[in-house]
Amino acid sequence: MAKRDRPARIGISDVAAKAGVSLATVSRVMNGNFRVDPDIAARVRAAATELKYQPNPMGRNLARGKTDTIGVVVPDLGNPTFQGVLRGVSRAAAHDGYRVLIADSSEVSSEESILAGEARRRCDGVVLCAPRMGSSELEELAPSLHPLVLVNRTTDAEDSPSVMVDYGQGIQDLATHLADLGHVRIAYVSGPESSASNALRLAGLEKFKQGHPHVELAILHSGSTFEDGYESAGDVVASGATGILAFNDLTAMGLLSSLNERGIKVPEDVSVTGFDDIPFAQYTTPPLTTAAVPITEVGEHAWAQMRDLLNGTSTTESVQVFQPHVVARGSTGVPAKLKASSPK
Amino acid sequence: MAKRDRPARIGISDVAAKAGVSLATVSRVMNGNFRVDPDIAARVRAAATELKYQPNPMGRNLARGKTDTIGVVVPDLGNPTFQGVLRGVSRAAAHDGYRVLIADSSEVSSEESILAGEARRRCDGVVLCAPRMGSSELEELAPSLHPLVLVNRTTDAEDSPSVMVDYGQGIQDLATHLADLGHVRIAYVSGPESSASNALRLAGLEKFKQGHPHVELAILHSGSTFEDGYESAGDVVASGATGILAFNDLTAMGLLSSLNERGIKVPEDVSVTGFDDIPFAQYTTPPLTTAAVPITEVGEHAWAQMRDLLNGTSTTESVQVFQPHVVARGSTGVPAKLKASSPK
DNA sequence: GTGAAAGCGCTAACAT
DNA sequence: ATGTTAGCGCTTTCAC
Repeated sequence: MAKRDRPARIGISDVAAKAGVSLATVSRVMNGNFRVDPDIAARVRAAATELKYQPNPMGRNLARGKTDTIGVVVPDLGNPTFQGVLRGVSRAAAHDGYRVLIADSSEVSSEESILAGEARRRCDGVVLCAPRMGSSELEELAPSLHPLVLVNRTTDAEDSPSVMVDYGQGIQDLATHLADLGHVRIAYVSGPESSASNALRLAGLEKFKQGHPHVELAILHSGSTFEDGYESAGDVVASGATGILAFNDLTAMGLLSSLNERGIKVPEDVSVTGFDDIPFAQYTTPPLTTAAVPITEVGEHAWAQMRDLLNGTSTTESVQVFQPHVVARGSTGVPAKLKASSPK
Repeated sequence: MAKRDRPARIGISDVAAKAGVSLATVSRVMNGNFRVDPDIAARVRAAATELKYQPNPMGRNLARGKTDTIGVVVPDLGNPTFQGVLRGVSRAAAHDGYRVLIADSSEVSSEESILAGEARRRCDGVVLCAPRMGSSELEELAPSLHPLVLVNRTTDAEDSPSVMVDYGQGIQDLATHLADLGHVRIAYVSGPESSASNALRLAGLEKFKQGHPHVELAILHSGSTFEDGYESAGDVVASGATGILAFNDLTAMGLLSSLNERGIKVPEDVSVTGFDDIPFAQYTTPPLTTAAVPITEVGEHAWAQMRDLLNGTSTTESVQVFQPHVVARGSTGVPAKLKASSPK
């Protein structure tokens, strides 16, 4: 017999006994489901209150086959972007009575699949942020994760909805902003090669080039962190570009910092743009021109998609796209030579 | 009969059948617990692999009375401080095979107790960040949350360990930094009145006053956000102080922003300090002098405390204190009048 | 070392 | 409308 000695919390049967009803009735009352005689319901509730009864979620989960919890897997809890989606998902889910389990892969992408699978088993579904995962790996993983909502990437496998940010359009808008200012030598300091959103930006820039044949566009290689941006300064200077499109705000800030140390003035000597509009982008020196991404909304919509999946309420659109919008601040301006020749 | 029609995942009994052993044996093998005949163990593992068996945590949780999950309740997932502790807890806990469930009270402190209780029922313990909760409410709540680890506050109730940051010492160090620079009129732009860490700072400043009788110290009232800092600028200017101690980096940044708009130079006209050394403090204009708090470590240690509680491994110290250290950057300097009279 | 079986605390089908 | 009871999937005693 498996009579373990546990702290003996008070359970549904205690309430049933105290109220003089069956377990089922207590369960019904607690779940507010079926019509229970008001008098009995009151008696049950009184007993529950008196005993300070708190339903045990574990029993409930097992019996119902669900946990009212969803997992959110992110590659880095220190990254403002993922913090934003986590926050959005968490709040929106809480509003519907769901909780969020976090799984931070700490940038160790080899663990990502395992982590996601683990999260899925403990939860009713998972919201996956895995910008670097190979698409074949994702495609293979996706079915086992269903219900699955993807953030900033898509997959052919299964019916896994996505919430996307149109990085391609955003970078085009930023490049256009620079071109409109008069920059003819532009450099894109690209993010991680394996990043899905980097590929989107690259594709966007390809389109930009077609619309602006007179602009010389160089592609430099870097990463996604502040440090990566800082270290890219050498290449940036060497490129001779006057307009720099950084991968994101973090790298833009790193670049700004290094440029400043080198005595290169922004935006007098070079203009710099970021991407994301993280909370601190407006406090850099100079304030960063960037493409604002409504990242919390992205998280909220990821939850909305998940909820529809959970409810079987299929959405019309299975991939939602958010448009970033350019926020022009102090880090971009008319290139020096132009300013001299065209004193406005 | 309760034969629900669920997706029929493959369970332990399938493995048992395939391997030709009992459920108990499979369980033992899966948990690597008892000595099982190596041959049998291998057979079981083979069967499990072949069937792609994944133990169902719900059943496991119910049977073991634990979830291998801890809850982290924070008042605001958008605040860098709480993001830091969440990150620390999450990584450290993951290292020990635990997951974290987040509960964001969205600054609605009336919900905090309920949220914490809910989290506790779903998890094996909770790490509570509730800087504004009244101490009597906390004391009342604490026992029901055990095992409980508190961040940045203590309670008399029960054996609930705490991980603290010595805000009192930190603010004293900052004030001393200002005094050493020559500031004799200092103002503290205080945080929320109900904030525990604000009280700590206030107490620290009291000590500072005793050691620096010649310094005039004004206390202004504000809050904890960027906006609060921004709006405090009027009071700050009116105070006539040359050295300003902001509640934290966020309010300092807000203040810096407003001061800049008013044409007041930092640090030439007034010096400003923050608190926390959030990731972006070094990128403000000018870079912010602040007291660096190892916030991720705080989270890591909160987990360590929790683990000890869970294991029954009592720690020697039940309240750990982290010391902030002053990081002098560009936002503080010698006050103007002094500079004029003592051209160094 | 292995198996049989009794729960863990709850929900839901079925019967009344 | 309420009670009875069979599980949900797993762990763990207890007996072999």
